[in-house]
Amino acid sequence: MTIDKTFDPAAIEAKWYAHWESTGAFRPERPDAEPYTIVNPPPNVTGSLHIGHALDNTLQDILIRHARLQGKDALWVVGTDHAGIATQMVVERQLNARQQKRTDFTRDEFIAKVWEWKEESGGEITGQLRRLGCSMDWENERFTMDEGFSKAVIKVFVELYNQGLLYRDKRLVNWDPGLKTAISDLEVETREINGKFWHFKYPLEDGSGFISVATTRPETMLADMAVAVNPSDERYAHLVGKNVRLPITGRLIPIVADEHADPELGSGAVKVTPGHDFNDFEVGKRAGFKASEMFNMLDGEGRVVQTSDGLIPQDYIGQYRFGIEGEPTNARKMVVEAMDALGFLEKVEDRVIQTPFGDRSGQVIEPWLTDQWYVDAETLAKPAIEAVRSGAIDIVPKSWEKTYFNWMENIQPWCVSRQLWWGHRIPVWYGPISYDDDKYQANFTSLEGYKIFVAEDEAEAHAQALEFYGSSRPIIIEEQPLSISEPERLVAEASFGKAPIRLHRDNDVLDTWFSSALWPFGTLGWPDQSSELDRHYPNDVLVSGFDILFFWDARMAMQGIHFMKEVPWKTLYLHGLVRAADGSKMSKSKGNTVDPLGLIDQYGADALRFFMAAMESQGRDIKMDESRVAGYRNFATKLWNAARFAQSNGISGSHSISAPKAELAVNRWIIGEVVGTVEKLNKAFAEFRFDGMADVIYHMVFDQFCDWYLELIKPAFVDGEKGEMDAESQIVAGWVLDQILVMLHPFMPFITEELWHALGERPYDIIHANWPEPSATVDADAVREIDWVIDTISKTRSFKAELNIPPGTRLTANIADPQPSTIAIIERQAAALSRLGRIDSFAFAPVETNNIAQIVVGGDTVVFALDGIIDLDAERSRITKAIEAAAKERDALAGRLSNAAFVEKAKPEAVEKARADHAEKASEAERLTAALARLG
RNA sequence: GGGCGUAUAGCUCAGCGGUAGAGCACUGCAUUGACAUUGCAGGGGUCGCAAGUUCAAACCUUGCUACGCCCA
Repeated sequence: MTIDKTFDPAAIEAKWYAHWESTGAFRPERPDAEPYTIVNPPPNVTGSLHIGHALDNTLQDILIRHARLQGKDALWVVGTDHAGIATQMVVERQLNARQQKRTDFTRDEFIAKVWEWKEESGGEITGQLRRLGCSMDWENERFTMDEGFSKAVIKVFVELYNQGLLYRDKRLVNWDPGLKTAISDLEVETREINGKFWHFKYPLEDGSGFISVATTRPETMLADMAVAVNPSDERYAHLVGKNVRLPITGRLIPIVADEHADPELGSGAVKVTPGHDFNDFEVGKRAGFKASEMFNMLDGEGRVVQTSDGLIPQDYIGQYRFGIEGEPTNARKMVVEAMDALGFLEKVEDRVIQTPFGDRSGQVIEPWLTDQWYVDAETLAKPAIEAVRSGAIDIVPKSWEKTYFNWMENIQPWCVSRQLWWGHRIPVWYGPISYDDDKYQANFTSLEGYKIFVAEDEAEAHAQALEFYGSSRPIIIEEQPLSISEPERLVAEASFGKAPIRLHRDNDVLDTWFSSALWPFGTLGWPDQSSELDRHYPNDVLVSGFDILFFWDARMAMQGIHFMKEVPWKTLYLHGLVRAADGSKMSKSKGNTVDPLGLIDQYGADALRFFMAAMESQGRDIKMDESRVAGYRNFATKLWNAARFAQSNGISGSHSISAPKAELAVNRWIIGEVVGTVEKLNKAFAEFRFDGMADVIYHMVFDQFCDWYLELIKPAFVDGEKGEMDAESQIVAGWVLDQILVMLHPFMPFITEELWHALGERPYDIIHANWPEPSATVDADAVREIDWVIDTISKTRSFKAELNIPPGTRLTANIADPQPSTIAIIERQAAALSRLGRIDSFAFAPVETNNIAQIVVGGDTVVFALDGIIDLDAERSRITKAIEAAAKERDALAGRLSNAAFVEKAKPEAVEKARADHAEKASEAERLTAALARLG
């Protein structure tokens, strides 16, 4: 197959991807091979490929393709995440566009709509990952809500509950009034906003005066339960134990002593609202309030509701907590105005306030007192910390360990329940604490009065209930307690003569990260014991952005170790973010995102991938630099043209895996270069230095192979006729090109597969080729010979350019005192020296003229007679510069060697090298000085 | 407030004890012959600042400055 003149990435990308996928190339049967496993961070099913995915997946694909080339049973697990909030929001937005809302439907109806959306529009990103060339195991594509995975999620919930590591608790949560769900600490983003600091006077109950408090949240005074002062604060010591008559509500609240009050801040006294502030919650507990007694004054959307003491004036009820668009007034405004009118507003200051926002909704988070499910993260974190300390998990780069430890050691209980419909529904059923009490039909804001059944399915919940309640009454599991149809109830009562016991299931779903934490084993069949699970757990590497270290990586470590008794992966590789060209974070709202698919369209997937690898150095973010992507497209074109050149010179794919026998120095030299490249590449792979890998292979292809090797073996044109390439070079070049293609394949899969096949009939695709073994050796004689040739040609070109001698000018060279080895080299390399150096011949005698240009190569002075074309002044200054350069190095080395301390204390090899370098530089300077003298 | 990272050529980045490199950009030259998405040659850096350790520091230590991120 003749290689096309132009390299068109788009044409080959689609072709080879389809070929690989349809032939099952991504997961060949290799039952006896060493397994190698990576699980892909499941992208949101709503997602589309952004530049960060391109980086993350390119790195993984490089590792997987490399392992596959090494003959391993390489498995790259792929799937998508149901992404609870994100997906529910997408579908809700669609409904809104049709003037509908989620609550127009039953839960089941809505969930059916989400599934429908998922089938139709979900998973766009999986097609985009294919465009990037990712060689995932699509045949076993997973979804975090597929049947098997859901089973794993439920099992984990039940087991953690039974082990006491998961519990229901009433405490303050981060409540997102926009999404109307609890979220975890990690989903809260603290931002600084310009706010105000209101100073209020609270009258003492006994009428003896006032106590001043300052607050950034005046509206919450409707639920104040105390005023706190610091116990060491003498100004207030006499007030502790007295009561305050709270304005507006008239509630009587105590003045308490608590360390939380900062004497330096404001008046030193603070209002305490345990139901709407995390610090105040703790103060309230210390003051003796039970969580169940703490006042709640807001509903799920942030509107005022009556507190349990009924003291909030009616006109406040239903007001939003603070200003929202389109609302004429709000609780904050009303409270401030009322306090002002009462003469209790002392002053208002401007102040920068640390304010929590929901990372998805952008709403101000409200600390809200609810019952939620929590995972005892502290207990689970301990072995996960130990795993990193012991080296069972190797975090690369190591600098992230400290961040990991710091977070894990201070980890808080993880709130895992979400008030959403889309997700893994919590497998908990509630029933009456006893069958005489049916108050359980009230809302579920309290634990009291309910019996909890945690079970893997309804049947088991039923069985547990039967055991608990006995069989004297029927037990009915209801979707909603009040929705039971009358006929059913009649039937039940008719049958048993008594009212049934009603259970109903928890309405909430689990945090999406609760399920994705199980990805490394849930995707391999767990809880069933499969051979896949056996072989591929622990995974080898996890590649992720550091931004999900806590969200995902740490939780995988915790769950994996807890349930599998082994770490989920041996190495955790963390990479940075891809930033915009100016270094700012890319975001849709800023409009500075770069679409990886656009880059693929423009430069090809191979170029984008190579860019990602080349830019990925450890511990640093990547700044987008499109010119470099273009540069790597040029690199691919270069390779393409090199292959065309090879093809037109009778070079084809090699039949040999080991290096062919070679006599010619140039061939022995390039074989050595391949060996060196493989060794360097292997080292870079072992160290996860993606930039190093890219650098090594780039220079091998561009410099050694294209710029020198192909030029050196290129047949000459004689009388306008192109000569034949010698057979040995054809064979060696074919082998070298094959090694290059294989080594480059993980980085540039498409072009390498195309050229692999274009260059010959192959028994297998390159995706299944063999990674080169550095079995051949570097031939020192060949290196010396080719170095001499390259150096001579380079220096000849160089002096011509500097002396304004047209590069095409053909010259003869004289070496008056050649080393014997040089004569032999020149004999063997005459053709190359002529073609590339434009040196027609060498004479081993002094030249007759003083109009000369001279270069020093190795230990030889090569002299070119240039009567009529040389500018001697220019040559003098050129040589003078060269002398200066050589002398400078010589003198520096001499200085070092004359320092007794250096010779005595430095490593012997450093001294040895300094001596050798000094001798070389001294000789070079000497020869150049002699050359200058010859010019007269 | 605590922690982490970064500061090297105009730009984007390697190098992390033996005296500075790459890509892009720039300058000059070249070209029937794989490749203008090219080739050859070249210019360009007191490696943020200061002190210390060392025979030797861009690299190690300390401090400072600037920028970025994370946690509170």
